[in-house]
Amino acid sequence: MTDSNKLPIDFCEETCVHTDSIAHSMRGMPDLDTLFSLAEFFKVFGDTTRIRIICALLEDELCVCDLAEVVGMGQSAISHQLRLLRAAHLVRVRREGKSSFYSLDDDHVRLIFKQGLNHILEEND
Amino acid sequence: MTDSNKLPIDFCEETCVHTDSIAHSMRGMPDLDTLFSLAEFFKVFGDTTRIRIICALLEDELCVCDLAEVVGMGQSAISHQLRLLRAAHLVRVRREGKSSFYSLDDDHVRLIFKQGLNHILEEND
DNA sequence: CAAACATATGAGCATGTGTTCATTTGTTGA
DNA sequence: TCAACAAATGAACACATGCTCATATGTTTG
Repeated sequence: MTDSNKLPIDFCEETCVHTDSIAHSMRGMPDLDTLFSLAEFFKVFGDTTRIRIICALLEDELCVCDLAEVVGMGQSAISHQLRLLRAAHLVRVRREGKSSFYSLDDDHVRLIFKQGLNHILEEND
Repeated sequence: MTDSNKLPIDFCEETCVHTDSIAHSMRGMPDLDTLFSLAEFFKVFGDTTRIRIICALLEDELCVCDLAEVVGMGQSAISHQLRLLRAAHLVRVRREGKSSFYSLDDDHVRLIFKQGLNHILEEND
């Protein structure tokens, strides 16, 4: 059942590597930079405080101190996290007087959030 | 333009809280446990090594040492990460002789990966 | 301009996370 | 049953992350 017959004679020296499978897996794989960015992107979703901020912004914009209230955390903590969310293009700011109103940057964010939520909810069946 | 006329007289004491917005934002929000699980779920995607593993498994199953080869990392490191991926139900194992073959657990994983990838790729326009 | 308020940011610290190294567990074949 | 190989796991260490506290920036209003 093995596909060792396809391999050149002087290959497959010691380890169990399946050259074909490896080659196939690597074909069309995005470059390292892209995968790194992708991981960075998901990392932003991977924190309870940030997820709660994103969740709070699903329908409407909110100012920083409102977010602090909703999430139940200090203004500074929220502000720090908003910085990361901004850097990752997950939220945008609109300044109005003394307040900064934050909202989700695009529908991709909403989509991924809901996709993930579905996954979680289905798991507990 | 403010909606302060809607507020009860003895409210809005010192901070800038917009009671209505806060209430609206909190309505229908998933409970804390769910949001925590969601963050944990995304956290798994938020690492370059794990993303590369997921990416390598997009089309076909691979054994541990193949994955190590594709990702260019030691067997132990891969094994540790696979443990996390298993715990998060992102991959499944199939044992065959000395080897363990890993594959993505369901299409949700593929979907979220691709959704994220789209987001990244669109950003650089 | 000064006071009050909303937000942003820097430093410091405790806690998490990912890798490596060494070792163990599990499986096959002589 | 023992040697060889694949995979899993534990310990240790370096580094990243998220919070708090203090302070700075920016904006409005008296």
